[in-house]
Amino acid sequence: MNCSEIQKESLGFLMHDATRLIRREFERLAADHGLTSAQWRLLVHLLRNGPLPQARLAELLEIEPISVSRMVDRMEDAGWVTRSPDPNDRRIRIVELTEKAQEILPQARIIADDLYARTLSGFSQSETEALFSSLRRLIANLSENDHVR
Amino acid sequence: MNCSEIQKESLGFLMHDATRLIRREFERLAADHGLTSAQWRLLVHLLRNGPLPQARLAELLEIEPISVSRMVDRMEDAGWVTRSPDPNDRRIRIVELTEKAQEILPQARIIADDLYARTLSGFSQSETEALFSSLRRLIANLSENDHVR
DNA sequence: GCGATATTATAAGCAGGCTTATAAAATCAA
DNA sequence: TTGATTTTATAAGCCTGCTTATAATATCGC
Repeated sequence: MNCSEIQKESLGFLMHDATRLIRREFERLAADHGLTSAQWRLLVHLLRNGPLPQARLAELLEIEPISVSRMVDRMEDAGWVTRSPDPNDRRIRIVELTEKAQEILPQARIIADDLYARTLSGFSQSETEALFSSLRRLIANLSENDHVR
Repeated sequence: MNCSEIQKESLGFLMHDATRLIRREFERLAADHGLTSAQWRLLVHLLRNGPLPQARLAELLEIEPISVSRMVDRMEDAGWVTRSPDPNDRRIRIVELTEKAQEILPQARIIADDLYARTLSGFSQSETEALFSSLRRLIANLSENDHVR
């Protein structure tokens, strides 16, 4: 196993390439609806948790609050979400799905499921489970470091 | 297996999260050297292939030529690479590693190897091989679609 | 040779991540 | 109560990807 093989096959490169391909393909398939994959992620969290302050969205998405702020700017303009003031805390703005978003989410769900099926075509049930389990362990390993840091 | 479980565990979300954590951690560790992970990737391709036209770099990195163009702008300013004209084709600008880049690459290699070891801590040899194999198959599945498209 | 087509690099402008800094409001301690 | 600290949102500006468009140069067919 020489140096160039290590690099070609390095975990970071493989993960980067695979993730880029999945994102690209999702965005190609969902382009008609004007949804990017980051926006899809944000909408899913709102669907699952109901209306949320931006700070809570940032925690769930594990991105910085400022990134949420600007994404919500664009998504509000595009009619996916609304922002309304919290009656109890004037710092907070509650983000909520619009009707338009609620209508599109099931279609995006179908697109994503089809994409994942194609991505994992040829994988046995146990291979798929092993991959998911490995990814979860990998995430856990790196999240631990956060605490130590 | 209800809907929210599917979404929480969806392949795209897991891949996205794992890749983001790896990239973040690499950039934190390499921050002292002023290397981003995208720049590291570009340098590795130059190390392995020698001086290259930007269009060749774009193919290897699988990104658009314009993205390479602006990355090389910044990396040239930062002293990682030089651009020189091709004597046979005046459209082409050859990108080449500077001495500074050649000195830093072994250190970045060490950082990356340490990071990957931590990321895969607790994985057996066969689990690691299964993960790599799955990622390669996943990439192959999605690359096939490129051709059909 | 010359005209149509390819290739190479880049500009402009958008999306989504980041850091650092600021302002407003809430909360906690004394 | 008042002063310090924390929380929430956002501005400014950077990096890395994208699409679309342009200019310069090579190349291919006739």
